[in-house]
Amino acid sequence: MPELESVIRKLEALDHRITPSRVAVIAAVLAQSGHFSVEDVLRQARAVGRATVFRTMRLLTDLEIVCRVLLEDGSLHYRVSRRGHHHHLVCVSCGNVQDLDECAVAGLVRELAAATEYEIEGHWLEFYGRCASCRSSLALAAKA
Amino acid sequence: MPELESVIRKLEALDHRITPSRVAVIAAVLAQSGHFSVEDVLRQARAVGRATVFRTMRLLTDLEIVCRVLLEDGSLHYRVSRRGHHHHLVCVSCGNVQDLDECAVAGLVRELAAATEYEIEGHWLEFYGRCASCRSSLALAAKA
DNA sequence: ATAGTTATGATACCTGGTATCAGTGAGACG
DNA sequence: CGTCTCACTGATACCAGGTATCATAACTAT
Ligand SMILES: [Mn+2]
Ligand SMILES: [Mn+2]
Ligand SMILES: [Zn+2]
Ligand SMILES: [Zn+2]
Repeated sequence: MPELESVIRKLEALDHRITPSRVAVIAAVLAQSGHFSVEDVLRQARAVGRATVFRTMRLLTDLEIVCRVLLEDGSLHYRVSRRGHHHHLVCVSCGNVQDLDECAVAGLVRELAAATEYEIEGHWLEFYGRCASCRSSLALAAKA
Repeated sequence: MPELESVIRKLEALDHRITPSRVAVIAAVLAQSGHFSVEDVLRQARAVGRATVFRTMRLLTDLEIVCRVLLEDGSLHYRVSRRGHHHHLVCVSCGNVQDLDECAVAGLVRELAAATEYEIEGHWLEFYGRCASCRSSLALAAKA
């Protein structure tokens, strides 16, 4: 869980300017729990212009401060990233997100590259389901 | 590669009405080669209303006549489907799409379900890369 | 032919994101 | 410090892709 300070130092190191707007966006992002949309950030950093929020989110994505979470309906959310490359398991009922420890398809990528002569440079992988607690409340509701 | 006739029969069997607009959209879809956007279909079925084209695409997706192809930038394309559930390898340079024979994560889904107590009901998996021919033309360009 | 339901499409609207560009201020350097 | 410069900002307008509404049309079972 990165701190505001360390994110700022990372930006500095890469010759990005530290502006009040950027700091506000980063603070808003770090304050989120779970996954969030750009609108959520906008709401918490009202003084910052819409375009700047989007620009800053791209920056944070490029720096791997946040990771993108693709929801089942195709909408894009973000999440403060703890590790490097990884994937998600999203509860479609409560929205809870599990980070999956390792990239499950790294081996497959190698196989595919050999089999297809493609040079593979990326992939999307997200899982959707119902977490244990959502399932049990569903079961209760069915009985009632 | 389904025929117009067989798609129509499938709709009839499920009590959907056969209308000129639907037929026009289906014909336009079946005429596409490779993957295509809804706009592509709209362009080839000008007489059909925008909303109806979107509605029909959803129908065709639900019936597994077409599959959805998620591009690297997050935009959603479609493709006439040859099989049931499968995934794609997309060339980010020329747009060529390879259907992958089997679902590479089916086993993983079972493992995840056991490990996390989630009931897993879906996933997104798409690969991006450069096909052999795009790589070789890239190499030529670099030399020149 | 009629009825009853389904489908249509014009329109307005919405979400999420980008292009533009005049104005500002961060920070390097003296 | 002062000042120069360039990266950054944010208002605005715009765009893409998709949905809600609802009066009208038309498919199909009878
Ligand atoms: Mn993550
Ligand atoms: Mn496919
Ligand atoms: Zn849940
Ligand atoms: Zn290619």
